[in-house]
Amino acid sequence: MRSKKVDRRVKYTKMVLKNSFIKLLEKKDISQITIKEICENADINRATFYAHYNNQYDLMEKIQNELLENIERYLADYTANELDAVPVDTVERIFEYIQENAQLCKLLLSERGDISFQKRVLMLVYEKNINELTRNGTITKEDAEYIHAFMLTGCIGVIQKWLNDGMAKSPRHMAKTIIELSKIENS
Amino acid sequence: MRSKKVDRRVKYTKMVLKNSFIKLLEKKDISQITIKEICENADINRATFYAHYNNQYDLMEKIQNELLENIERYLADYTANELDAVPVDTVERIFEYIQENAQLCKLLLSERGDISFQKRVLMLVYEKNINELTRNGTITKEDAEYIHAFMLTGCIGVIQKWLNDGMAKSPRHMAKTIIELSKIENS
DNA sequence: CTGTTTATTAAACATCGTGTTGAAAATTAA
DNA sequence: TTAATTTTCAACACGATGTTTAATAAACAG
Repeated sequence: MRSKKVDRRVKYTKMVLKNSFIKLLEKKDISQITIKEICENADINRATFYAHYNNQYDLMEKIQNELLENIERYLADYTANELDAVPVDTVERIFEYIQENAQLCKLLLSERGDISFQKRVLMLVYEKNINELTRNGTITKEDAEYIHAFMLTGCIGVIQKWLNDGMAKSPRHMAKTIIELSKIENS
Repeated sequence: MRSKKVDRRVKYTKMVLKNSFIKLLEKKDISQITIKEICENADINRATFYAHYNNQYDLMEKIQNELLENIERYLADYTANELDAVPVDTVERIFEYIQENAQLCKLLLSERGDISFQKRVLMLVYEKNINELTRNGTITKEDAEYIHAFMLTGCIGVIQKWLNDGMAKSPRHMAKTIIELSKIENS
């Protein structure tokens, strides 16, 4: 897949830069995080930062893409092993993954995070389930799109609340809740 | 309510600064809008900007608060006149207001906007209707909160889609759609 | 209309982050 | 060990920031 000839130095540089950036993101908004700051905390020369990223937002995008890829791989591993995958199980896996990477997910999915990224995460699930929605001929395509928008963003709100509440409920319980909330629309 | 002794000069300054800022917001993200830029477009001295606002984000917050106050006043005027207000009508009024202020709303409610503000807008409606949700004893308080989160953010998604689609459907139709989507949960 | 108050302006200032550069030093891979 | 690559260091010009002063302009109350 990917050429694995990555210099150890590059690996290290990217790692500490990412960690430093995330640590700063917990304290303040991305807009007021300076590149100088990121580099000082990471003990990396500023010129080296520019060798890899254009700015904070570029770094953020790379981190987001990485997370998305991980979730996709996580889901792919699962569906490959268990062939009788049920929607509830898929959603449960998503919640499990979020729970395991709570620190980063809380930042990226929080109310401060950016909405378009959050939708990308949810799309992973819905792309596989959206067809069921329009299968009933009773709903027009336009209505279906609004229902889709409603459910997608609705799920994001549920996930945010779950994260803010310290993930008290189990992934299984959350999966059932979300499935239930999304399902009823078909009636 | 408020002392109306506002100097005309201050009024003008704030107006042109706001307009300049909004015009810039249509082109780029708030994080890459400079104060110098805002002032140059508005033909206002930079020192004057600092006499009223701390930075772009402060200005943004003031604009958001103003919009929220306007919506509240808009709704208050309505419910004061017509005593037999129905939920559908209230929601319809919201959509009407958004339609009338589409330029600004599209910016503040878009995917680039910040989520917490969007929720504040929706709270205006739900605060008056949320009680009905928990009235049926069948739902636990915890579940009700998740349903609430789901519906709140779900509505935001619908509004965003509506704005992005050029507000093709009528406010009335959108109000019905949202009420329908939110209502079913009670069953 | 007039005198007083208040807001805006212009200019200057130190400060800081930015993005880039070229050569030296350090580390890696082979 | 050697050659290639990456990181570092120092320096640079540049532009935005936030603050301050005195001068100017406009609004206000009477």
